[in-house]
Amino acid sequence: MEKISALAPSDRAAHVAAAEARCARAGETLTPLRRRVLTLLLDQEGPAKAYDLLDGLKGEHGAAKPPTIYRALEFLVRLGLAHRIESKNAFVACDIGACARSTIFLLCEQCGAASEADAGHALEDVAQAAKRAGFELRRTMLEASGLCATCRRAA
Amino acid sequence: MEKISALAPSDRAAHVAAAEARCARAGETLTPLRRRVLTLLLDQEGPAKAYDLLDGLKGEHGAAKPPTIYRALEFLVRLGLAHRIESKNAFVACDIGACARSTIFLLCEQCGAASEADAGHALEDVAQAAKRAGFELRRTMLEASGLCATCRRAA
DNA sequence: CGGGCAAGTGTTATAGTATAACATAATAGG
DNA sequence: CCTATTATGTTATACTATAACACTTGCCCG
Repeated sequence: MEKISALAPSDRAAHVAAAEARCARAGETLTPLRRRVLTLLLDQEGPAKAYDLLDGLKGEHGAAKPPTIYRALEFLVRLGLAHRIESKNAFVACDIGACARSTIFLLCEQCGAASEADAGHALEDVAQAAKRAGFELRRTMLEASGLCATCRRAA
Repeated sequence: MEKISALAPSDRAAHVAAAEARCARAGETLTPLRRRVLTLLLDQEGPAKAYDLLDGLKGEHGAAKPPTIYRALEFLVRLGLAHRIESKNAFVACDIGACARSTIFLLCEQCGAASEADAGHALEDVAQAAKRAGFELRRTMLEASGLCATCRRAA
C-alpha cells in the first residue's frame, strides 16, 4: 500500500489541469473556489474533514461558512474529482489514474491514511449480486478498514 | 431483491432468541434495554436512524438520551446483531442467516429499503486487493445504492 | 461479611456534521 | 437591455455523536 501524501507542486498542477479538462468535457466549470478546494484536498496527507477544509479556506477567504465547502465538495464528487469516505465523513481527492478502474478504499485505523486500491473483480461481483436481486445499481461504495503495511510493520 | 419489512411477531421472537444465544456464546448479556432496541430495529421497515429509535424508546422509557441508544447500538453492532449503514448514518438488524456469508447492502434511493444480499466473491476480491497492498483487513463495508426491483417496476 | 471492581445505565453538556432557505452577484443568450 | 441560469454569500437551524461524570447492581475475593 502506498501512503497517500501531499503531492509535489508540479504533480498538483498536472492534477488540476486534468481536472480542468474533465470539467470542460462535462460542460461544467472549475471555478476558482472549486479549484481552491481541490488543491486543499490534494495538499492533505489523507482524508480531509469538511470543517478542516473550511478552516483552510479561511486564511485567504475571510469567513467561509459550511455551505460553501459542502457545495464545492458536492461538485468535486459529482465530477469524479473527489470521493467521499462514508465511514469517516471525510473526503479525498481522486487519484485520477486509479479512478478509471474499480477501486476500493483501504483505511488505516492507526495512521488515518486512505489509499485507493484496485478492487480487482469486486465491482463485477457486486454488479452480479445486484442483477440477481433485480436491483439497478447507481453507486457502489467499497471501503475497508484495518492496518496499512507501514503501521503493520511498526507494530 | 426481497423487500426488508417488519417481521411477524413469531419471527421476531425467534430472531431475539437467536440473538440471546449468540450473546451467551460470546459471554455477553442481552439486557432488557438492548433487547428492546433490537426489537425496535426488527420492527423497522428499513434502516433506522438513531434518534428515531430513541423516540421509539421514549414511549415506555421516559426520557432516554442519545448515549443510551448509541451504546445499545454499538453493542448490537459489535455482537453482529445489527449493522451500521455508513452511507446513511443508519442501522439495520442483521438478517442472521445472511450474515453467515459475505453480504452487501443494496440501498434503494426511492423507497429507502435496505436489503442484505449475498455479495458473491466480492469479499474475496477485496481480501486479495488488501493482500496485494500489504494491508491487514479488519472490517469491510460494501454498500450500493440505486433502485430496488419494486421501485424499478413502478418507474 | 464487606470492600471494591466491573458492567450497565442515567444524565449533563457539548462537539461535530450537514442542509434549508433566502439574498446577492456574475454571466450568457435572446 | 432583460431575464434565466449558475455560482456564491449568509443566516439559521437540524441532525448525528461522544466526552465525562454519577449511580446502581452484582459478583468475586479476601
